[in-house]
Amino acid sequence: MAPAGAPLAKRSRANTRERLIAAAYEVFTSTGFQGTSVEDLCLAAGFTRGAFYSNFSSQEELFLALWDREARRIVGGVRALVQIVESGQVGLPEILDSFDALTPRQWFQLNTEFLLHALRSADAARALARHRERLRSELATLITALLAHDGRRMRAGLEVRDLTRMVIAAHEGVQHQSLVEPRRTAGLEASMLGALLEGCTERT
Amino acid sequence: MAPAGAPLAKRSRANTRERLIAAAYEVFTSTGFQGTSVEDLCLAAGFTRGAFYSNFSSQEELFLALWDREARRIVGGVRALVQIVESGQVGLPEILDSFDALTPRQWFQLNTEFLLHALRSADAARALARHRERLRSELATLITALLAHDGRRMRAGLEVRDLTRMVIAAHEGVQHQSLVEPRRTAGLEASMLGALLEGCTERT
DNA sequence: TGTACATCAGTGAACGCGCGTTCACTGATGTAC
DNA sequence: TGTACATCAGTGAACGCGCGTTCACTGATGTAC
Repeated sequence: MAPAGAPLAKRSRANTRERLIAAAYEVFTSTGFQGTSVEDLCLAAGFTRGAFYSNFSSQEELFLALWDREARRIVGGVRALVQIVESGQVGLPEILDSFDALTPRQWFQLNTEFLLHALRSADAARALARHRERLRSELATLITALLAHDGRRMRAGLEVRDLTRMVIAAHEGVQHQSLVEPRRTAGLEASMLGALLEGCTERT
Repeated sequence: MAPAGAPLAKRSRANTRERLIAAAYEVFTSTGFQGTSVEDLCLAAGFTRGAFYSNFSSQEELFLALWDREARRIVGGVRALVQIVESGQVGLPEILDSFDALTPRQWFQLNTEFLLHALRSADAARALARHRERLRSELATLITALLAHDGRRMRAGLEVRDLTRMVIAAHEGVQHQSLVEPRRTAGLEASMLGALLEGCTERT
């Protein structure tokens, strides 16, 4: 659907692509990638199927574009958090909240669909692996900064790299749980990170 | 496909259902629930589509039957592990191996598809919630037994129930990672559980 | 054990809808003078 | 600024395939005597 209120943008391929991608975000979230038809997307975006095929060669290409846009947004967001921590202004709790805001349930849903898709598409698998590497790298920097900020260091035998993977697993594991039981996971991630910190690091 | 070698079982609905479910396990794993057609399933099972519809009312019903079978198998497996630990014979590392063997990557894949499906189907959502409750309950018993076996207790302010949720999140988070990057997650779950134990419990 | 019949499971052809994909077209936008 | 033309984006009708679903049937299995 075109943004209400805002004046209709002029015809342009960029604008059409954008509207199709925005519609896909909604539609894929509610119907799933495999469960939606090109027609569904076009209805939601306010175009005909012809317009779709003049902008994307397939639904998969659109999914990749959408996923990629969101993935970049998240990596960028984490990079911004690093700046904030390095400037020394805030600590773990605030950062955790910001990180959660960066990765809403819709993203986890999309990303999970994308993961399943990637098991069958080499292109998607490559994109996913590259994204996760970047994200891990940003998160490692963020965690290093947080440890410095809180006056902690890794216990002997453990690297920040290991803790980073644990933090990611904890985050994704909790999101997985909260998709099924949204009410009962309040605070779970925070206490889990607390336990991981306790188990992996010590006061300087 | 009918089991080679073994003599063809007599015609019976139970047998046909069984073969269709077994085929679905393979096919759903490789093509996804939404990505496979009734025809695909029937080809793999060696039946015609008519046979399918005389046994299941829809592909969704088959998926539910398949998922339910596996879910029961896993809860049963965990229950068996509790017996083993309570008999005092083995500790954490062996149990962890057995638990991993119970939940192979295919199960995680199926379960993830099922989770996405459950977001759109009340029946599936109910089944999933019930399963997770049972699993949590068995795991809590298992963890209690393991703590006793290892001479540890929960730190003040933490319950076994909390640790159980953390263990599940860790397990699912690691499986999520290992679907994308199978080679790089070796040992991650073990060290994560170690850190969680360290962070949540103490020697008696 | 053999025969005649009843029941039941699976077959495969047929139907028709939904949907992906194409393409000749229309009318909006950009450009040159 | 206005006009004439070129280009380009999106339209919507048309095509045809794949697939879900049904159902009259066949032949396998079970039962009674």
